[in-house]
Amino acid sequence: MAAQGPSRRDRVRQATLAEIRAVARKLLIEQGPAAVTINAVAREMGMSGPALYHYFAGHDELVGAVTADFFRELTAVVEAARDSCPPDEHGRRLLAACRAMRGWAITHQAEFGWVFASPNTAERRPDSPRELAGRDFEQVFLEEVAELWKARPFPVPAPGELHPSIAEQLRVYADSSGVDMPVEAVHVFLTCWIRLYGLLCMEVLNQLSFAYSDLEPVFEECLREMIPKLGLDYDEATSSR
Amino acid sequence: MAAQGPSRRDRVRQATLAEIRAVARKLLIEQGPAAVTINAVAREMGMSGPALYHYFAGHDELVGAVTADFFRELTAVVEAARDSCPPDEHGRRLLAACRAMRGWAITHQAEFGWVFASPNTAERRPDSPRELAGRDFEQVFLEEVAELWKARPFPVPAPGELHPSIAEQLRVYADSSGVDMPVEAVHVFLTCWIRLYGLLCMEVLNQLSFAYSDLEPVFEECLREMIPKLGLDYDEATSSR
DNA sequence: ATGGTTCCCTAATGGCAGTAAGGAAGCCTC
DNA sequence: GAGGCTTCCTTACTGCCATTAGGGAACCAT
Repeated sequence: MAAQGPSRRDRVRQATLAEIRAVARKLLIEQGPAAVTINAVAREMGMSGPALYHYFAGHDELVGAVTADFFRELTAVVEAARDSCPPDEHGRRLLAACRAMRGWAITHQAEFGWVFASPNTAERRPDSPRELAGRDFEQVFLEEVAELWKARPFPVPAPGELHPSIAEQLRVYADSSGVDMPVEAVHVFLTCWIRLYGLLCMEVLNQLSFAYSDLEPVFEECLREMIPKLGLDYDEATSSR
Repeated sequence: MAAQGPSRRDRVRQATLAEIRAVARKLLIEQGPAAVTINAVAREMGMSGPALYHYFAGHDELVGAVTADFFRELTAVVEAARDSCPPDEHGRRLLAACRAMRGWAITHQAEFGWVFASPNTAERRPDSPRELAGRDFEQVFLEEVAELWKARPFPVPAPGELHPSIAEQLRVYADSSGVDMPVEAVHVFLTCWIRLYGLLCMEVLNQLSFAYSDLEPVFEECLREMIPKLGLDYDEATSSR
């Protein structure tokens, strides 16, 4: 007798779900975001359009699921890069994670761009898979910095030096994300995050092509500026020791 | 006899063009980017859909024209703010321009977000009105920094210290934009630009709402970090002297 | 076997971009 | 001022889209 696993029906369903998302991604890559339609995905699979409604409540949900996939894949890539460095070398781990993020972004421009400017940029419920996966992704960096903070605290603004409004907002955020750092350290982290992620955002949305054709050295310089803010040494973190 | 101005026909046509763009903007603000369709705009004006094709070659061109309008309006607002400060106080002028940019961005979130994630983020010809207006906008900041450089050069990396690839890319850019600064100074400018504009980009695309609800103080802090890079004093530039 | 569940289909609605063809109105020249 | 050209706008149409409704077939548990 077979092990009491998921039923055959369940397995087929999961396979279909996976195929739908794979086809959606293929269409995105090959023909752009606008080509990711319920009908086109179904057609590509040899199904009728309405059949897909047994798997996704509508176009928005499909878009959200695909976006969540991208976040999960990106998270895995970044975690793998991070874990290719020893657990105590936080500088190297962070740099590896950041570079892996950009590496994925430029080798998967369609996917990364989709994350920022997906068809439904607006109405997002905070409990959607998309948002959960997005927070998980960001959490990878946050936790690595928290580890760093625990092992070797970096310089932060003195309590009270922070703008009161920022301090209050970050208190809420730190509570909700359950990270164990003072808000001042969270602020330093987010400042770095905004610069890195913002640079990628602009790169991928073609907002910098008027001046740059290759932003790799700009990104690297951004890292070089970021690393000392976390009390780390760029050369040390870059060299293989 | 009337002055030899544009013919009546021309005037009517210009008025219709203006109304189309105004209605498109109204739809964007009231119902989001997806509501800006040829048909909806025409309906709102009491016209049939196909009639709009006498004014715009297609949906993409309409989108581009509206985007160009936004850039032009933003440019005017930023220029006005800049010119409200004396011509020789470059620090105050720059700060005023930056704050005006964010002010417009948050009071016109729909429009500013549209600039980044308009329906046709992809294929953009460099001679489209959208691109021209976009470069004019960015030029406002570039030129103010160039003035500053002429009046009181700020510290820049030594020649050769810059990554060769960046130097080469910026040489091309500096030539094409006809600005009279060494590439090292252009690099400092673009570094600042990327931070400011990137922050706004992320804010407006809702990429930071997981942590922040009000980014005004974050933006202000960004300015505070930026200003010394241009050899200016934040307090001096902020105070009214 | 049977009854419910799941899956998928066709049909249909209404909206979209864009094309085609024709009518009316303005304008310009002879 | 009469024809003729241009411009503007219309309706009709194609083919796409999202989504809903309803029905048939396969599957599964009892």
